[in-house]
Amino acid sequence: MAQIRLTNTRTRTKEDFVPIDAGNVRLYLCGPTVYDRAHLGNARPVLVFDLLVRLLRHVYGEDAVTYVRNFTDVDDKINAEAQRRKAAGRAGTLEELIAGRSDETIGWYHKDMDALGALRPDHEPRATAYIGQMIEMTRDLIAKGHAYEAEGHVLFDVRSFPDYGKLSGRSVDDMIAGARVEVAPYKRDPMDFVLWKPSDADLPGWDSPWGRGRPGWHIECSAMSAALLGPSFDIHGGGIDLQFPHHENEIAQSCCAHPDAGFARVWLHNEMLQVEGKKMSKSLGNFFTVRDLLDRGVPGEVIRFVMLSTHYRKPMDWTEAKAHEAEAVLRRWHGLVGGIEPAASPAPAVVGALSDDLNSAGAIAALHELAAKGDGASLLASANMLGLLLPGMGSWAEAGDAAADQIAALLEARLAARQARDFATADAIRDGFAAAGVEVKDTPQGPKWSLAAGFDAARLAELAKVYGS
RNA sequence: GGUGGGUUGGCGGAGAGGUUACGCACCGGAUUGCAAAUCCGUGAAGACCGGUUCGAUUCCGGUACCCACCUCCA
Repeated sequence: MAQIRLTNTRTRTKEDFVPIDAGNVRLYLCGPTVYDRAHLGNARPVLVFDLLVRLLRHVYGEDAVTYVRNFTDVDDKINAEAQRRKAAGRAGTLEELIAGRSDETIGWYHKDMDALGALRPDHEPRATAYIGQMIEMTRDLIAKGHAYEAEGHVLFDVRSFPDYGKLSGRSVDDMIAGARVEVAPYKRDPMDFVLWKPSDADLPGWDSPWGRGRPGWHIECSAMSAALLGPSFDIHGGGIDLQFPHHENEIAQSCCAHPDAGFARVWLHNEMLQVEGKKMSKSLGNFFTVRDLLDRGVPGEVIRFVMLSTHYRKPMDWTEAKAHEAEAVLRRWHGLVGGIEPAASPAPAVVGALSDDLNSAGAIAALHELAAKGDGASLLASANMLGLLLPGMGSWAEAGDAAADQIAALLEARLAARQARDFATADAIRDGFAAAGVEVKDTPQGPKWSLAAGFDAARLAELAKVYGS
């Protein structure tokens, strides 16, 4: 059995991964707030965890992993969108419009992540389905002296938890010194954060011991992870931007509510995504969603490949050049494994690289070596472990029947021209293929073709009209 | 200001205290009507300064630059 090693943010070291229960390895990933389409950056933690889950299933068994990823559907932006719809005359109560907006967004999210080859988690809890548990946990924290009520809010008392700040390496005093937030007057300490806050009449709310209100963001994940995975589990992940305050606050809540449990053993944080060397932001105009890319014809498999070609703990730069390179590699590999059955198990070099703190770039290098050796069966089985070259995934790399017929006719015309030593016509067809994105290789067994990056069906059809009699 | 991360060949991007990463591109050869593809092969790196060491790109310290978080953006 391969020994998995993971960099634990909590200890800041790479550690041997030892599950609490090897028969049930439990993971929690902070999921999206479902107010809009997932942008490209949202895909990174999903793909990192997808890779981790595939590796854990390989090592511990298909049924030995429980993967939870939540949907945050209590949020101001969802409310705002629902209120906008109501103002625009949409039918239904505000609650129904909010649920409708969430349902719609979750549907998009599933479609987009499916397109990237990401496995659905075993549980995808929605925050609104766990309000009771959140209220209960909040009540418990008050009873244990870690939270207090003030002006309809319930606040967590950070001074009651000596380890507060340990995950992110900050002291409470440092944070106060650097804080740029205005401090609500009812807070005992500027760093105290909300567990429960009152809701206006025109916003969704739930009855609680502290009046009608709604949960704070951080308590959602603490309550849902406890409900589905128990008070202690193996791995908790998310983007590095969540390390503080979200994960810090989760630890404070969960460890104070369950003092002996220890909460998550290993914390995994992925670095951020950039676009052409810059942070992706609406103001820079380089903001785009996963759906934007898919609609532009960038296959999900290509997006996945590009994401996995950078180690998860390094900032990753999305560039057009990388997408093109990935597409070319995947086309070649699809051609190499066509009609081949996968080997019984992935190559040790690939499993080894992944086991070493999810070294996906190293694993891809090992795939290149398998491809260079022409070992299609091992390449296929190994690529599958990375969620690449999976059945049905390569349809983007295949030509339709019409294109295939046109190419066949053109190849025949070119052969005839060459035999007649009409090299001008033969070369014109060849140049036409290149312009249309069809790659032709002349082998001793005759010409072989495949589609290259930027295949253009319209140009091919035009070419066929001219030469393909 | 505080905290964390990064800086590897033309580009992307890993590992390892001493031996080829890998991919793309480039160059040479084979092949070809000429090409492409393919095959074979060559070259090319470790921000800067110091320290430890027989030996460091790899460990330690410092400097510079870049990035992120500290503001419910993954």
